[in-house]
Amino acid sequence: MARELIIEVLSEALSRAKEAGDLPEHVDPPIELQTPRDPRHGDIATSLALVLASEAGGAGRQIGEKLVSHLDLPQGVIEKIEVAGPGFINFTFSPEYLRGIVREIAAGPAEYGRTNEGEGKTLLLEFVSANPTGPVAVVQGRAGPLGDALAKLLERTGWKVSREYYVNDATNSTQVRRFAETLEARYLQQLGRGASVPEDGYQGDYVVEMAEDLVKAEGDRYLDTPEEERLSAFHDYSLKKIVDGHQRDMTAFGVEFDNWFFESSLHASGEVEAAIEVLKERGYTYEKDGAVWLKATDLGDEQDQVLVRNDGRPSYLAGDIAYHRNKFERGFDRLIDIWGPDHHGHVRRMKAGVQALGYDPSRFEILLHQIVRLFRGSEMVRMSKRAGDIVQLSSLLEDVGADAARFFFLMQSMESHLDFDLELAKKQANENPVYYVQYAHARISSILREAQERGAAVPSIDSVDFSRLEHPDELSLIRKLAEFPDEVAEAASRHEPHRMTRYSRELAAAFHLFYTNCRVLGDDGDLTAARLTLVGATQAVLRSVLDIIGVSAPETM
RNA sequence: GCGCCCGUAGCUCAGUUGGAUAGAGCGGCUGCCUUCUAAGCAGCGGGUCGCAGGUUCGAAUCCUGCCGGGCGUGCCA
Repeated sequence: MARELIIEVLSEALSRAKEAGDLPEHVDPPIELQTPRDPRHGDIATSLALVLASEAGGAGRQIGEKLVSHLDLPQGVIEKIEVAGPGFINFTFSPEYLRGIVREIAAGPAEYGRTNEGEGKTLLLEFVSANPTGPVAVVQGRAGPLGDALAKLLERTGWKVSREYYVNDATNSTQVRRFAETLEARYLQQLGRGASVPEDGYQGDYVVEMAEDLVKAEGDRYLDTPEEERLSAFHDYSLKKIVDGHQRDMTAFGVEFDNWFFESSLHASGEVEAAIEVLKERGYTYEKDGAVWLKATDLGDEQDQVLVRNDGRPSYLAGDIAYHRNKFERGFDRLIDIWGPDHHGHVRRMKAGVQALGYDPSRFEILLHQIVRLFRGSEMVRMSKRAGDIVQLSSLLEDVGADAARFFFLMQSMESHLDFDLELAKKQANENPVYYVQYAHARISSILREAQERGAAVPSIDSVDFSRLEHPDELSLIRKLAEFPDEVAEAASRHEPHRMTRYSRELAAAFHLFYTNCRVLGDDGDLTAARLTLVGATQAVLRSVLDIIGVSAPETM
């Protein structure tokens, strides 16, 4: 790859400059490259000379000139090297090198942009994991495309990724019991019995609907069942309904999981007790007020945390610690969780828990995404399961479609609040940026269809005269294609999938410009062949990007 | 109170680990379809990068202090 080559060559030039006495021996800054935003500054630039100037003294430009005089670049990659501004060294790719990229993509469209940074190491990515006390809300749904796109990015950079959804269904947890009690109250109300939803129960209409279904399916047979038995039956009933719904929502959103992990299995297998036992043995627990506590303050948390309540039930944290112990025990090299903003306070104690278990905390990362604020026009919609005014992910998908929703969710960095205007998203569906990108793909498909009909389909690589690609808009399209591998690597290593939506728009823009100014199908057979190959390469990269984002690549629009 | 996130064009947001003249989309105005899809392209207009200091060759980016918005701070999950 060109970047690695340039870094190597610069590093050699640096050594030679030192040998020649042009630079002092002791300076050894890291060599960093950047892509200038102004095309006149070339394709790749480095501020190495500026850094050297501040470390060793002297003028940036002079040091730049000296470095360049020691540069020994192989033929064919770089057309022009220039020292500019305060001392930047700018490299401009040669057309031959750029044309080689088109050849490379055409030769292996599916492999282009794949790297092996992960070296086949295994990684468990847990995301969404909405509580089984109601449908998936929009906020929680935000993690779907984030996790899915991140998984694809990591896979393309050599990681072996498993995707997992955690279901907090522990029967002895407070929220699960509260939900069953709410359903019970709604059930009794359906059958004309006096009953009221508990103080801290779930006010949402979806529980009423669930009670209606329950009456339809089971009639009044639970009216006189003993309380505990009834609650247990209602829990089983609602859990299945709700988890089925979560699975449907994820499928509708194009997000697939390798595994749905149930917290209840940890309690049943004794793993929760076992995890607490490990913490005790390692000296990270104590008893106070009848409860067992984790010494989280020893590990960076602000306060200690309860592991076992004074009534003997393990806390949510205890279950989650057991869960993460289970993840490590399954042999994953690394763990990544994506959590919603409401779990923010849980991060420190969870990391403390993992450390207390004795695992290397650097193998465990928690990514937090921020809230989604929904608007209807200018009015903000409140979202709280308990308050009942919940905007479900499924209704958003029905409203704006999965493609638009995914693109919108991935347009912003995850740590940024996301304002989503339902009316606007629906009304302006045709102006959504997702269509801009998809339209580029549809145009490409159209060209390739037309070419086929004219008997001029994409030619075999060896017969193509790539030197015919010389138009500035052709070359800038190729430049954009050339950035793809680095974009993927950056987005993956920095866990920033939103970079891909930005790249997709830039690539689409480069293509639309090319399309406007360069006619593909014409009388000049060699030119047509070269351009068809370029169009095919663009389609391949566009498909890869859309695959990562999880947005469809339509043949027609 | 404490902790985290955010504050960049009228609106919604990018900004490549500190670089060169701060960008995109939407909205506004003006051009471009007998030729592969005009859901496109080109142009115009739009900015005290929340405020004030500091660090240095260089700050939207790093540090400190303020101001504003959001979230968290349960023996809930």
